[in-house]
Amino acid sequence: MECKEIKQDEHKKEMMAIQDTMDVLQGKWKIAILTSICFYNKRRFSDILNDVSGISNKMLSKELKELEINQLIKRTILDTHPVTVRYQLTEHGKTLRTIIDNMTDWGFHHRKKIIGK
Amino acid sequence: MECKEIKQDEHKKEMMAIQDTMDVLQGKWKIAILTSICFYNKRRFSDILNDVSGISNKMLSKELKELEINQLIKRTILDTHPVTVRYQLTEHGKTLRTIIDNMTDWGFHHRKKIIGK
DNA sequence: CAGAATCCCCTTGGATACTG
DNA sequence: CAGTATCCAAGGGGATTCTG
Repeated sequence: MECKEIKQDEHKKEMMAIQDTMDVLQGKWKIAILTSICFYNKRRFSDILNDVSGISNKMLSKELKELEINQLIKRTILDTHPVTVRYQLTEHGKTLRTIIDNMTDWGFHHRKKIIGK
Repeated sequence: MECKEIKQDEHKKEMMAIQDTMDVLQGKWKIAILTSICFYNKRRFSDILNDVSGISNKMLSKELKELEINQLIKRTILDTHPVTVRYQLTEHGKTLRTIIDNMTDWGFHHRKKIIGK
């Protein structure tokens, strides 16, 4: 019936939205990297390398590039010796904060429920 | 200073929580699959195959297994001919609803901001 | 319908070494 | 410090076919 089909269409739109989000956030490390930058506000390459346990510099470099292309983070080369680079969230990137916070909360919740016991 | 170190530790905990969440939700399709099941409440294998555009039955099968192991979804074999299988979120899986909704919203937002124009 | 099984390509991503 | 370059292995994942 008409009502059902409209519902179907709405879900399709939502499925597409999810896919759009996933396109940007995909990759083993993207969320973790964003989280690091988000929590500390400004973060340098080597800091992130430390925050995200297990990541290699090659992967970090690659993921940062993609995040920059998607306009979620901003890269600034600082005039120091040796060179340091500062990463920050863009205004658009900051809109991910809600998702990051929710995922953090859920991680705690999940650990309590499943892992921790 | 002490204050700073405490802050550092808190962030480490949060980074760990994010990693825990990502461990469970990782994979190209997991979120999309959960979204499909979540929106429709009950969903059959072939339905999900249709909802998640691009996924193959092999991948769907694999991801569903992992989601079941992580206790996010429940699998029920229905007594029909031919056999159909119903997937639903568990109570624990339903706690992901917030994240799913946020990601849906963000997808719309992102499309408006970046993709659509 | 709901998968399991095969085949096979191509990406992901780790380890290591090197550069400005 | 912030990457780049290279090598290489594991497995992610598509297409197709088969089964109960």
